[in-house]
Amino acid sequence: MPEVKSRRGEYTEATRRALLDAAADLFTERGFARTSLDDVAAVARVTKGAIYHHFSSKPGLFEALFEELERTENGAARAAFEAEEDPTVGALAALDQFLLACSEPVYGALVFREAPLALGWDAWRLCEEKYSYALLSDMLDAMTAAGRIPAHRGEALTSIAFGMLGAAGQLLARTRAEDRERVRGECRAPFVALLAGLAITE
Amino acid sequence: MPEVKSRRGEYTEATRRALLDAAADLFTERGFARTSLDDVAAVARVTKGAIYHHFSSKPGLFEALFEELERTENGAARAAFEAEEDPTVGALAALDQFLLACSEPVYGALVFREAPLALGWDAWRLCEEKYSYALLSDMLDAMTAAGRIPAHRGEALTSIAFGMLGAAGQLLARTRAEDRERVRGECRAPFVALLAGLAITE
DNA sequence: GTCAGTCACATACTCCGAGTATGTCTCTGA
DNA sequence: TCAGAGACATACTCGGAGTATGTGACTGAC
Repeated sequence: MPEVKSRRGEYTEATRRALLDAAADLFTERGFARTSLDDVAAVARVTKGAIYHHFSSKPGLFEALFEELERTENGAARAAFEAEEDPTVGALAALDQFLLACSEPVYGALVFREAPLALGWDAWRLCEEKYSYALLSDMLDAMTAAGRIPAHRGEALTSIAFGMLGAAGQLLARTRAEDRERVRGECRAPFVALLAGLAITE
Repeated sequence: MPEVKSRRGEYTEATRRALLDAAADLFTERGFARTSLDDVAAVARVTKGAIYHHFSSKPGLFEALFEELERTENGAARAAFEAEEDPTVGALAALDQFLLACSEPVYGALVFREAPLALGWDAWRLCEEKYSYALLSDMLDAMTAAGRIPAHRGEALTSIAFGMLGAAGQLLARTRAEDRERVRGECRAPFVALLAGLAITE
């Protein structure tokens, strides 16, 4: 039976949240490299000891943030994909959801701008294997199965399409709020064109 | 009249070269973040003082390397583009030249894998404004002028296509030598598809 | 009720590496 | 020949990540 968490447990969860929130703010504004752990601790009104109690390292803190963001945002994109019968339609729906998420100030900035700098390319890719990269791969598989994409595509298409997503995410993350809607539209075009081109390239 | 450089000048140019070569090796193998300037100096058989005499900082050293690489490799790609009459044919020729350059062990690893980590996204983009990014932009302009691409494209297409180049470059940089030729072929397909898709998307 | 043990941090430290300040030797030009 | 500058080497500072240790609060066993 799920007994209420002890008072102690509540408090520690509160500081963990405070640390994640502070890190999200600072990493988004100043960037990962230019924020020290002392800064994060100060904003969360604790000390560095608290950080190393809850997280393994500075990249570890970032990764926890990353996981949290991807779990919700990428889940929404996957839901948008799976809601559609046609994989191409679903992929474009997921793309729209993705572009929308990147328009929100934190997601794109952290997951596609800061993450490679904070974790390095390999670790980043490894993290993404569970989220955006996996979703992209699944969508391409579904489109292949539906005959919308040449059957014998290699790993390159997935990597390159993922690069497109990253570029779009970064672009939106640095776009002023008033221009984001227009830029989202412009970002959509290359993906549509790519799918159209793949459909006629056998 | 271009008098011979003094003995002094020859020596200093030699150490500068040794530093750049050592940095190229270490940055390629261990990565920018995991190599200290003392390491670079040791391989070049000098000390850190020599580095700061020739370069402004650690990113400054990297940037000098970057410029040197792009000057030659990107020049070849641009030449390949300009040698063709048809802009689409020229763009694909430049792409092939680019993919070939990224198959060589240093170029792709430094310019597309390490550079964003070493310089940060903004500074990297600023450096690339003179080279790959500029070439890409010029090629898209030429194709637009030739009616191969919708006229009112925004900045997004350039950014996203540049993201594709980066992804392809990184992929080739981490591909084993024996697989590179096959992967180059796979990398070509998405670009061809994109251009084909843009041509029919008005 | 108390006491051992553990959790959730705070405090105080180490260590590494980028950047700086300064010294030294050599070459050059007046 | 001597003043100056160029080309480094040496010795330092300093910031920040990571570590070791201390401490108070809570909890669970007896």
